[in-house]
Amino acid sequence: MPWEKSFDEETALEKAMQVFWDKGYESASIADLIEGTGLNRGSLYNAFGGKRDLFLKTLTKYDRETRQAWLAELEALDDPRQALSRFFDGVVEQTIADPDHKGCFLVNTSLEFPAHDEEVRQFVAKGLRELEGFFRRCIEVGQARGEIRATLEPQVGAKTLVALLVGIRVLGRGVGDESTLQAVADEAKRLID
Amino acid sequence: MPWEKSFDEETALEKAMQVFWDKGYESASIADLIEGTGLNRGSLYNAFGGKRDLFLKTLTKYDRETRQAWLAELEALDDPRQALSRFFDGVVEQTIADPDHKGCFLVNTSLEFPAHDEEVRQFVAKGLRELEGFFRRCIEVGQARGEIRATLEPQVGAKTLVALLVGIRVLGRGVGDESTLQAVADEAKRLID
DNA sequence: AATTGTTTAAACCGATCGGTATAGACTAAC
DNA sequence: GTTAGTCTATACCGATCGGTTTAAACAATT
Repeated sequence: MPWEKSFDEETALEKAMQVFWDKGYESASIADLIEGTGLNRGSLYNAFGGKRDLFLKTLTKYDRETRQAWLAELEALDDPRQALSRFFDGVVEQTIADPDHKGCFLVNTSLEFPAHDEEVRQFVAKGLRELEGFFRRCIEVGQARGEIRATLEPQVGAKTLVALLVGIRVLGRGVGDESTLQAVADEAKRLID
Repeated sequence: MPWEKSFDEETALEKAMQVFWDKGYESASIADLIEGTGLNRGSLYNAFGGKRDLFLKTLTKYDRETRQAWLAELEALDDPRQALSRFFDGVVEQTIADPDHKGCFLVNTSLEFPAHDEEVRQFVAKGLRELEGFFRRCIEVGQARGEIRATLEPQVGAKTLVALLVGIRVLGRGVGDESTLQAVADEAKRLID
């Protein structure tokens, strides 16, 4: 019998994610992925299939471990105002804390894949739809408790918060300094007052 | 003496812009540009230089003819509320009217060029900075006339409006339907009330 | 030691990349 | 008609693209 795998598939996936996240799909070459993951060509193709397969795996990993995990944590607070506040402060903090200014992998992907790849588009759309749902629930619950102004239509407010998040993430990627991002985040929080 | 140029340089530039706008810089191949512009390889290189030169020319053209021209027109209204209202309604209208969902060339570029190309980054940053300046002036003048709520800090409000624009443009590119974009635009207009 | 299947490195594939060069065909001014 | 310069089409360049294959090195089981 052969030996067991000598490299950690999850670690390699994490490294590959960083490459795609930073450079995008098109600009990330196989050579970049090999260098980034540390494994060689053969192992990479054997473990993850082609470039697109690997990309989808990293995108799924990001969505699960970053977006879903975070939203679940905030939802567990059972405190809509706190949840929204921490969300936007956290986004700004993450955005400026990253020296590479990679932004949000999902948002980046939403712009890079226009209409070509329907599967990827659907995946990103689902992520943003669930984010919108999170915002809507926050608003609804907060209004029921009288903590959020009742004049805000939950659906409209949720969509606006999504747009603001996308704005922060895109501006944070290259253009836009810390004060800008924080100003937008503050205004997002003020939206519910 | 030779004859004058047989193709219209401005028209070719317009076509090339459509290609870059739709596919982005990396994904647009020389073959795409040749097909899009209608001219052949030699003429293209002779008239515009390499791929990056051509890209910068199209980006400059877009910025001048679309962003600058529109803002100047709105500024000439001398009616801040009207200007902001028309701006966001116009953005939504343009976004959904384009069957290719190309979004905004400047915004798209801001995400595709992370840190690699400093010149491009600066160009995009300048465009968004001037947009922010337009918003700020609208708010300031509107406040001086008592048409916009005085509690809104002009600088913060302007940055937020920029973020909302970016959000609309990015969401409108693939994810996000018309109702979403209009909801965000309406909320942007409500920000100044 | 023989076997088995995974590791690695590297050669290799056709295709495409951005960019250049060449060779005529063409239209103007001389 | 000669000449100058721009058009078109196409061949060509080296490099890189994503992806496959090959073969040797290797470790664990038998």
